[in-house]
Amino acid sequence: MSEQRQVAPLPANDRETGTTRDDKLELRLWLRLLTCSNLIEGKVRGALRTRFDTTLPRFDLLAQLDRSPDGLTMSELSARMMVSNGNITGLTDRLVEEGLVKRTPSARDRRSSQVSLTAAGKKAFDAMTPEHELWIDEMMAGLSRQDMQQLLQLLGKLKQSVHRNAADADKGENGE
Amino acid sequence: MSEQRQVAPLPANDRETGTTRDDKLELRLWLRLLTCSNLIEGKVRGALRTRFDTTLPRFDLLAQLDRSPDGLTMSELSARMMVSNGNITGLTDRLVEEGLVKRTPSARDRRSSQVSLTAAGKKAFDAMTPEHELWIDEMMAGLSRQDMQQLLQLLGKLKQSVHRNAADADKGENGE
DNA sequence: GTGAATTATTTTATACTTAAAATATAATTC
DNA sequence: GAATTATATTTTAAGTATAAAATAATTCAC
Repeated sequence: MSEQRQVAPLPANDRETGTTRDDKLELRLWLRLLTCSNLIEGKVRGALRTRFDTTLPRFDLLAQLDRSPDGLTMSELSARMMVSNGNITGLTDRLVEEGLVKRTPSARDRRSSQVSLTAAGKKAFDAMTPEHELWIDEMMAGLSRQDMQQLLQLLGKLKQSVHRNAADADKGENGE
Repeated sequence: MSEQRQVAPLPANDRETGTTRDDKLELRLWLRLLTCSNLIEGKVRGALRTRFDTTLPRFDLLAQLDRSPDGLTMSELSARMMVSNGNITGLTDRLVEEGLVKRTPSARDRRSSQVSLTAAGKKAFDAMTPEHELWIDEMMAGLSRQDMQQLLQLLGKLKQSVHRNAADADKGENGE
């Protein structure tokens, strides 16, 4: 706090240095991050719909399962997708209904079950993923290899920072 | 498509250079971006609820209006918040009901109206925004000033890239 | 080993979100 | 100026999302 100016608020552009001022840098960073995220998410969502008549959350769930051939529990899915547990219930129900996913009751723990891809689910996912990758590649085509490396590194740092400096219950993670 | 290995799949870590391989760099970047976004969003959402008993979309709408003292049309709100127009209708309805926002029919165009903060809305927003800013600052405390500048710049580049290289209907933007 | 905590999941109620269709008004074209 | 086209918003139907309460099964402590 207290980046307050003493005198009159300066314009956000400093004529002396030609650089942008640091005022509320964190907030601007967060908004830009959100914009990028929304932008990409929107494109992917639209493309998934027009090309494969499916939705982003479904695709995400399939992607998680594809990475874990042995299946995942509902809680694991919830943690990795960073959504509430109740959400996973409904999402899984729909995918089971579509025949893309199956629930296998756990042998040792009668509370939980492993969720995994069916053959049809695997097939559907494999049909989508190359195009999905292409969309992402296209959207990032304006960045150099080095830009991406650097961005990846800085976002890693941000992720750590958020984890450390927001002392409350953390859900699990995504994969990145 | 066809990033398939011919032979045995290499480890993602290149022993020669000590650097991480570039394989699917775009995808990893996207996933990490999404993780950061979800992480921050989750914290803010939770904090808004516990501290002010409100939600992120409501806060966002108020924030947009706060930046535009003359008010915004539904379409402008939709573009800036990067959500569907139908979404704004419901959100605005709820905020009107809470007395934080008002609709003023446009004089020249009977289809549209200006949405703006009521006195109560302005007051409520002003009460929330300092804390909100603090949360963001805290979460980013692990980044140096320079990290943030660089991140902001790279995300700007990414934003441009997405706009250019995804030839379909674009919505408007956020502010950053 | 019984009761208290813990964990895994589902249910509930409500809010948010989208895409697409519908409505209503405005602008353009001929 | 009537017909077409475009724009601004709302409605609709379905899906996604949350937080909190409810269920059910496991584990821990005694």
